[in-house]
Amino acid sequence: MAHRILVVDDDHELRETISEILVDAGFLVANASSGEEALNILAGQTFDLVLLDMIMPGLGGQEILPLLKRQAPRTRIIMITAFATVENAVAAMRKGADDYLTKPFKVDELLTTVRRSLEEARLLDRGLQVEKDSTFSCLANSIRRDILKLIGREQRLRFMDIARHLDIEDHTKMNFHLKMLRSADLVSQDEHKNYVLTSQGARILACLSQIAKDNSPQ
Amino acid sequence: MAHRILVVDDDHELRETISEILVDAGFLVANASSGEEALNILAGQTFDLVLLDMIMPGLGGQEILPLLKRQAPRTRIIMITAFATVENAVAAMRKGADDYLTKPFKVDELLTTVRRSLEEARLLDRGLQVEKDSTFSCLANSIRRDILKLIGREQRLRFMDIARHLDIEDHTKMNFHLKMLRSADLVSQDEHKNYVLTSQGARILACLSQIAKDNSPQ
DNA sequence: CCTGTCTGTGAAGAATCCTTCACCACTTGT
DNA sequence: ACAAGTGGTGAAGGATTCTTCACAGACAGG
Repeated sequence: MAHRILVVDDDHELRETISEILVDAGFLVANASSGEEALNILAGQTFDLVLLDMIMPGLGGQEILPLLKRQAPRTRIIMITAFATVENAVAAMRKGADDYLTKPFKVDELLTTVRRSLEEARLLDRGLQVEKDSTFSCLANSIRRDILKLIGREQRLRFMDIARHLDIEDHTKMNFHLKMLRSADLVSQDEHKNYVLTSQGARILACLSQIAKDNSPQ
Repeated sequence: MAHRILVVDDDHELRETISEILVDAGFLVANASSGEEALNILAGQTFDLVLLDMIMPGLGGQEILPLLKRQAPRTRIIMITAFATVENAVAAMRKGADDYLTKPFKVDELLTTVRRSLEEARLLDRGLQVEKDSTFSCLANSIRRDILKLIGREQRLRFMDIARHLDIEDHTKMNFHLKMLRSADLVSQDEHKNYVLTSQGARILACLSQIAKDNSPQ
């Protein structure tokens, strides 16, 4: 699915140039000629990335940036500045921009900056997802669900007690599953090495029993 | 974990003999000398299997059986009858016994019957679990979660529309995941081959978004 | 001190799960 | 009729996950 990009610039000609380059590169592009218009458009739909001119009549990039970040925190923002100065760059980044371009820029420069920024976003998203993935893949295994239920019932249990309760002879197998549960932050160990549920683990367990309950009347 | 077995017989000597055999075979054994005592014990703890003499003074096996089945439906019950008659066997099975032994029996006979019955219970339990396992292993994969969420949002979708929405080029890959979702009974197809959520799928989706919500504020 | 139990690690292989490819029948539009 | 798109199967290989085995430090009890 093509990425959606919003170009915000009061300079009509530059805006059109940028749009054309991006459209040719296969992106879905929308234009805004002022900060106010940009905010309106962003209220109605989401974009993956916004190219934002720092200096515009009315609301400039500097002013919109924090508003924009609050409204759509996951949208990437690339500032466009007239001059490459350290102050400009620092100011932009500090306000929440993810990258910046200095005018004038070449076609390649624009595209690589945009693509790199989108790629970073993707990696970041995936990073956030890792947590959820590990949660669900933990639940995929019935041994781990049993461990979770057991700890939920008994509150706190030693390693070998879990093994005995669940009739698991090979303790390294247990260890494997416990490690997964720990890394998914569903269980943890207290100061005496007892295994206990984390708050996340308790929530999941509630959810789990809810699903099981729904299921049982066939 | 060793299986727990309750031996119910008014004949003291036979009871002790059976107990000894079972204990030696590694089971955890408890004794009851009457039907009433058996019911008392069963009220306090659960057993994997009950060996029940058909004919006893007071409450006999015939009378206890239905009570016992209601109180602990997952406990296996083996009736002990004095004579091997078709009537005895049929009567016992019809009332809910899982197997039966005829007096007198050899050590091996007792043990194989007990072990076979426990094994059957295990398989039966696993059969019940299959449903839940497929549900959770479906959720383990992020593509399938995405499909579920997408269908939840759009209500009904054609095969290729799902592929396009999720930017999946290889439709056979999609098919693989859809097949898993179907076999877990989380999605199904309506008369026009649109994919829709099943009621189970809708429940799971609600659960899923609940977990995601809990997760997001880190 | 020695022995046994507890709680681990790391590596190798088995079992599952996922992706990809080649192919096919069916519908739809032209 | 024929091309393009849809929805599907089966088999092969790659990637992950799970189990098992060999080993080892810590610690408690005799």
